[in-house]
Amino acid sequence: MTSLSAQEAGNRPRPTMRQVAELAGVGIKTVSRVINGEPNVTPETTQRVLDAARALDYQPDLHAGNLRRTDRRTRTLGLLVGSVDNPFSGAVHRAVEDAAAERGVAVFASSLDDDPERERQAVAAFLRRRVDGLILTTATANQTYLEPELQRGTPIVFVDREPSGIETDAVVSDNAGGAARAAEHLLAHGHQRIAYLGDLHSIQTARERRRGFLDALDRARVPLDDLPVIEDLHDQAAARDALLRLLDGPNPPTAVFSAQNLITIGALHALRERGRQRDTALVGFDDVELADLLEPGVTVVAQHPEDLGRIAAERVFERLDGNNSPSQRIVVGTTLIMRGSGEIPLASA
Amino acid sequence: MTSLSAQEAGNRPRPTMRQVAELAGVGIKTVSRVINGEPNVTPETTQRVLDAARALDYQPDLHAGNLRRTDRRTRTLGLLVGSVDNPFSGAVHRAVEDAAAERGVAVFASSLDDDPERERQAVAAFLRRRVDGLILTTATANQTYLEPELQRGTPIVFVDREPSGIETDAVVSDNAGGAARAAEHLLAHGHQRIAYLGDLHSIQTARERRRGFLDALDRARVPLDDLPVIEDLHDQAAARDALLRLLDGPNPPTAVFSAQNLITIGALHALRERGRQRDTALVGFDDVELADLLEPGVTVVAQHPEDLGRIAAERVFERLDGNNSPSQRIVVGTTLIMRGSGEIPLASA
DNA sequence: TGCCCGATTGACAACGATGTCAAACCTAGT
DNA sequence: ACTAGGTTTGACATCGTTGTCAATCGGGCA
Repeated sequence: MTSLSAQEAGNRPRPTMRQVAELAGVGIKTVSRVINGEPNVTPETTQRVLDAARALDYQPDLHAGNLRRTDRRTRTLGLLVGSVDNPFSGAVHRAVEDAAAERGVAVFASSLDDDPERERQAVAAFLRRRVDGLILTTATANQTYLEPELQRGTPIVFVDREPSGIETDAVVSDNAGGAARAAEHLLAHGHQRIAYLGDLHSIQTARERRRGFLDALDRARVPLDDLPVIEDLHDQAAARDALLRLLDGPNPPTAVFSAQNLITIGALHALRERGRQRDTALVGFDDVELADLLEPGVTVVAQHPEDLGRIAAERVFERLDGNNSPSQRIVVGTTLIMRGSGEIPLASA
Repeated sequence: MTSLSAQEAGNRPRPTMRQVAELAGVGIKTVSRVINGEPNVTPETTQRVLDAARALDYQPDLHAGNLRRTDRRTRTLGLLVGSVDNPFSGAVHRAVEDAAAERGVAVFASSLDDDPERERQAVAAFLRRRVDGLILTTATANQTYLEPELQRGTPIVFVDREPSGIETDAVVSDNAGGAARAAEHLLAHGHQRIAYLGDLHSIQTARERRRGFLDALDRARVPLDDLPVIEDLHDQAAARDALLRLLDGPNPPTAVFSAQNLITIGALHALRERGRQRDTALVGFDDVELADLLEPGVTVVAQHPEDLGRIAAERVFERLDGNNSPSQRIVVGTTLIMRGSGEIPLASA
C-alpha cells in the first residue's frame, strides 16, 4: 500500500513444498506429484494441493529439483553472441529464444566483444549455472578448453564462426562465397580497383571474407599487389577514417567492399562526407536497416541470422534428445540484394 | 579425436567437490573453502586443492551451493524487453548486461512481443529459476500479480513502461515530454495538419506519447477534431499502409509524427513511395540507425536506452545491497536531433 | 612442563526438491 | 468374508554444496 510495503525486504520467507504440503494436509511427495503432473493422485487431493499452492503463491525451485532429478536438466541454454546490441546478434538471439521458449527453456545471453577473455568468463559463468547446452560465437584462437565439457555430454554448437581444435557442430554463413559474390558483382560492373575494408584479422569470418574476396579478384586476373586491403577495422569510426584516407589519397578506389555491418555504415559516412556516394560503388556484407531508403540504395550480401540461430538451437535440442550422429558443419547461404550502390558502373571519366 | 568423441554423451560424470577432495586428499569442506576463497587454509593445501580441481576440470555447481548458502543469491537477473531483436531493446539489454557482468551476475533475457501471456510465462520462468531481481517491460494492464514476490524482497524494476497496481521502482523515458517537443517542433515550422502514427493503444508509453502530442497541439490551439490520429500500428507494414492511405486521401497531412522506431521506418517507406519525403515533414520518436544518411536526414526525438538499462540495473543492485528507500520513478529525458525531415516548412503552395 | 589460544581441518546436518519403496486403502472376484 | 492386485500416499535417502561445530595441531608463555 504505502511505498514502504515494497521495501520490507525478506518479509515472508519464500514458500516451499513442505509448506504447501502442510497447508494442503498431505505429504510433500504428493505435492511434488501434483506440481509435476505425475499420475495417481485423486482429483480431490490434486485440487487441495493446487489451492494451497495458489494461496501461498508457491513457485517450485527448479534448481533444487534438478539436484535430485535423474536427467539433471536445468532447461537453460547459454548463448554467446558478438554483442546483444548488434542487429545481427539480436536476430540470432531472437531465433534461439523462440526455439528455446517452445521447449520451456530459458536463455542466458552474453556479449563477446571479440574478447577471448570475455569468452572464457562467459562460458565459465554458464557452466557454473549448469546450462544444458551452449551456443557460442567464439573469439579464442582455439577452443580445446571446452573438450572436457563436451566429453561430459554437454551439446556445444558454434554459430557464425567455426570452432578450432575441437570436434563439434557449427552453423555458419557462407562467408567466403558471399564475399566472392560481392567481388564478382563489382567486377561485372567494370571495377578493378576495389577497396576491401575488413574487421579484425583475428576473427575467423573476417579472414574468410577476405579470402573469398581476394580469390575472386585473383580468378578474374586482377593484380592484387597494390589493392587497398585494409583490415582490423572494428567500429564505424575506424572504417570511416580508413575510407576517408583512401578517398583523399592518390588513386582512390572506384568501388568498396565493406565486410561487416558496422564497417558498411562507417563507409557510407565517409562516402557522403566526400560526396562520392554516386560514383563510388559499394557492396556491404550483412544487411543494415534502412539500406533500401538511402540514395543510392545500399547493395549488400545479406546473411540470414534468424536461420543461423534457429538451426543452432535445433541442433542443440537434437543432441539433448539423444542424436549423436557425427558432428556437422552447416553452411547457410547468403543473398545478394541489389539496391543501387553496387551497380554503379566504373566511371568513364 | 574422431568425430565420435563428442558424441559419447554422458561419458564421464561431472566431477563434484567430493571427487576433488578425494584427489587432493582433503575433506570436502576444505575444498569448499578454497573454491570460495575463505581464509584459514595453508598455502600448500590450497595448492593441492587447486591442482586437483584443475585436473578434473571442476566447475562448482552454483545452484547446489545456493541451496545451502544463507544469502540465497543465484547471481542471476531476469530481463524482459520488447524484443531482443529490436535495436532499442538491444541497447537496454546491453547496458543491463554490462552492469550485471561487473558484479558476476548473469542475465536471462526474454522477448515480450507485447503479449500479456508471454509476460506471465517469462516471469514465472525467471522465478522458478530464482533470479535475484527482475527488470521488466510490461504488457499486462496490471502487475499486482507480482505483489507477493515483491513482499518476499525480490527487487523488481520496471523499465521503459510504468507499472500499475504495484509500488516499485521504474525507469522510463519522458514520453509525453518528448512527444510534445516533437509536436512543438513541427508547429514551429508552420505545420498544423500533423498526422499521429502510434503503436497499440494498450501500451502505456504509446498512450503517453499520444497524450503529449495532443496536449501540445491543444496548447497551440490547433483544433484536434479532424486531426489524423492513427493508433494500433504495430509493425512497419501497418505504419506504411496507414500513411499511404493518408497521403492518397483527401486533405493529406503536411507533417507526420511517428511515435516508435518501426513506425518511423514504415512511414519513411510510405513517403518515399509517394515521393513526398521532401515536402512532408517527419519527426520520429526513438532514433533509428542510418537516419542521418537519408535525404533528408530523419529528425527524431531520441531516447537513451543505454541509460534506461544501466539505471534500472543499478537500481536492482542497490536494492539487493539493502537500500530500501521508497520506490522511485526515474525519468530519463529525450533529445531532439534535427537532421532535416523535421525542419521542412509548411509548403507555401 | 603444562596450559591457553588461534589456526587448520573435517564430520555432519541442512537447503528444497525427487526417486525409491513400502504401507495403507480400495475394488472386484471368489 | 477373504484375497489378489491395483491405486494412492508418505517416510526417507539423496543430489552438491555451505554453515556449524568440534577436534586436532602448534606455538608461546608462565
